[in-house]
Amino acid sequence: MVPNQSKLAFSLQKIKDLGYRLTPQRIEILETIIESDNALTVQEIHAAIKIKHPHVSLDTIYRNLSTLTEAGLVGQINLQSRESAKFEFQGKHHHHHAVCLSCKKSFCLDDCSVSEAFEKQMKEANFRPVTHIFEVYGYCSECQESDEIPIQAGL
Amino acid sequence: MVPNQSKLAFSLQKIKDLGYRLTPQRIEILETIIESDNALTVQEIHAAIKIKHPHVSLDTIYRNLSTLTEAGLVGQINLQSRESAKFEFQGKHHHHHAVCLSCKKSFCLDDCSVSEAFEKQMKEANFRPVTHIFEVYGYCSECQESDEIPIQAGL
DNA sequence: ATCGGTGCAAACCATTTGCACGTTA
DNA sequence: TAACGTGCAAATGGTTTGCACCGAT
Repeated sequence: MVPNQSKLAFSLQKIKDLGYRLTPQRIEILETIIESDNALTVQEIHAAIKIKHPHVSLDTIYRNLSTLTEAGLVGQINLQSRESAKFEFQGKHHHHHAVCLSCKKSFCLDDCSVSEAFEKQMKEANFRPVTHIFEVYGYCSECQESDEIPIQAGL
Repeated sequence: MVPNQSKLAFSLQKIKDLGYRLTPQRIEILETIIESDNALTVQEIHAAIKIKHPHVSLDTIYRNLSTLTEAGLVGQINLQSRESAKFEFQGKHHHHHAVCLSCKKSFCLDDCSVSEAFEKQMKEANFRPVTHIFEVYGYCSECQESDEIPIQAGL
């Protein structure tokens, strides 16, 4: 497991390399995401940062999240619902997530082997793939135990 | 291939069975989606219906799309971008799509075999899957020929 | 000294909602 | 005739944008 310090160092370097500037806000956002065990919503990131730096605005979070995503340092989770979209630090290891419909936590899946089955079809159709998304939605072990599984609005 | 008439009949029955009412608007929307070769945006559906029935409002499209999705008769495509989300008739055959980043058309992929690799992980983590999403983004054969491939904002 | 980044406030805009009326079952 | 569904208009709210100032390089 790569320690958080090296993740940060790597990120700062990448930001520089891409010609972006290193602002305190940007670094703070990055640190917040790296330190967090779970993926965070925009609001959660904002809240976390406001504790130390009350002046940082929500716009800045949005703008930086977008910048950091472009830079490939941050990835978005829970594409299904706009309300509970979350962001996590993007390691180099390509992977996907399982998202709990009850507690909204996300769980990393080991690898990505989804493409294999589709490679052939892509070639046949002469479709040139660039990216893909894959996410599983369901109920995590905790939520299966504790709650009755709630009725979900049309997913 | 199931003819459109039988798709419609099946759909109307299902709507009844679920206790929803059969309104002209609802039927019209359903027909529009069934007749279309491609998946349609909300706006496109609205436009198509307004030709025959100018009074049908956009709200009704939204409300019915939501109802029909709950009923499992309609599925959403292109989850990545909220602007170009599209809807198609949901056959019984579970499948996914490839979406062209240039022309925004969507192409059906044969089957869904993505889950296999993840089944084991799910069991181990005691995560109970309910649904999943999978979509490929790239460039279709036409767009590869005709255009220079445009620069895409951070996907 | 630039020009990118930030904060503030205002704009945006797709989608949702309240309400009264029309329709289905 | 009792809900449900629709149309209209207004509200909503997360996200984006314009602008002037600040600060990293």
